[in-house]
Amino acid sequence: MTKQKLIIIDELRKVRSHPTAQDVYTMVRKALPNISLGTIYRNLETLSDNDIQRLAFHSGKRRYDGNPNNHPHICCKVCGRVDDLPESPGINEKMITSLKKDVCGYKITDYSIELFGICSNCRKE
Amino acid sequence: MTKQKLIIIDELRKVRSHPTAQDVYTMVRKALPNISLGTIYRNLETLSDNDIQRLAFHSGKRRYDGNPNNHPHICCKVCGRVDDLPESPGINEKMITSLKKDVCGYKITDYSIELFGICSNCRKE
DNA sequence: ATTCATGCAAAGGGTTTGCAGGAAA
DNA sequence: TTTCCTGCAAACCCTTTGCATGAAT
Repeated sequence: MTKQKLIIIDELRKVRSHPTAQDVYTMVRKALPNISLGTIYRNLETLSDNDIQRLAFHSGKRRYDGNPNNHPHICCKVCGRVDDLPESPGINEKMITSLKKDVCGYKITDYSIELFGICSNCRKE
Repeated sequence: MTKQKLIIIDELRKVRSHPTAQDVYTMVRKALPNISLGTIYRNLETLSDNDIQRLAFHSGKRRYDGNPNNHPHICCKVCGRVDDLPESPGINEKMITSLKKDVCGYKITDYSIELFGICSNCRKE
C-alpha cells in the first residue's frame, strides 16, 4: 500500500460525486502534484478488487465509488452526473438472492443496479 | 428507415448474444458487404432511441440488444459474454416503481440491472 | 541487492466526425 | 433539386502499457 494508493482511497472516500479517472487525477494532485495519470489508472484498477468500486455507464468513461459495496445509482443522461440512490425497500438481500437463482452456471460476484434519467439541473435548460 | 438500418435491426433480433458494434458489423456485412463501421455506429446510436437497447459494461465495449425493453442481464467478467436473465420474482414493476421514489428530482427514463460473475465455460479453465 | 510501484510518453482500441459521393422523395 | 444517409478515413478520447528511474525492505 503506497502513499499514492492511500491518497486515492482517501480522496474517493471524501466525496459522493463518483468521479472519473481524470477527476481523481485532479483531486489527488492537490496532495501529490507529481502523480501521473498512468498511476491513477493502475491504482484505481488494483483498488477495485477490494477497496473501491468501478462503475460503468454509457458515456464510455468509467466512474469510481469510494464505497466498495454494490448499491443502486442514478445517472443523468445529459450531464453524466451520478448519485447514490436512497435506500429502497425493493432492493434487499432477498431480491438479490432471487436474482441469483437460475443463472445458467454463472458464479455471481457482483451486481449493478442503475437508473437513468435527467437530473433537475439539466431539466431546467 | 434505410436498408442499412432495417438489416441492423433484423440481425440484432435474430441473436441472443448481445453483440458489440464490431460483431454487428461482421453480421451485417453478410447481407451488405460494403457497409461501413461508421454507419453501423451511427445507426446503432439512432436505433437506441426506440428499436434496440444499448448496454454498458466495464470492458469499455458497448453491447447491443435487439430487445428494446429494459431487463436484467448477466455478464461474464472473464470473457465478456452477456446473457439474458430468466424471469425473476424480485424484478417486477413494483420493485422498479419503489426504486423510482425519492430520486432527488431526476426524471427517470430507463434502468439497468446487471449481475457479474464467471460463466461456466470460463470456470472450467 | 532485490523487488515492486512510479512517472513519463507512446501506443492501443473503441467510437465519433468531416466530407464528398449517392440514394431517395 | 433538395435532403438526408452512406462510405471512407482521419481524428478523438479514454485507457493501457513499455521502459527507465526511484522508493522501500
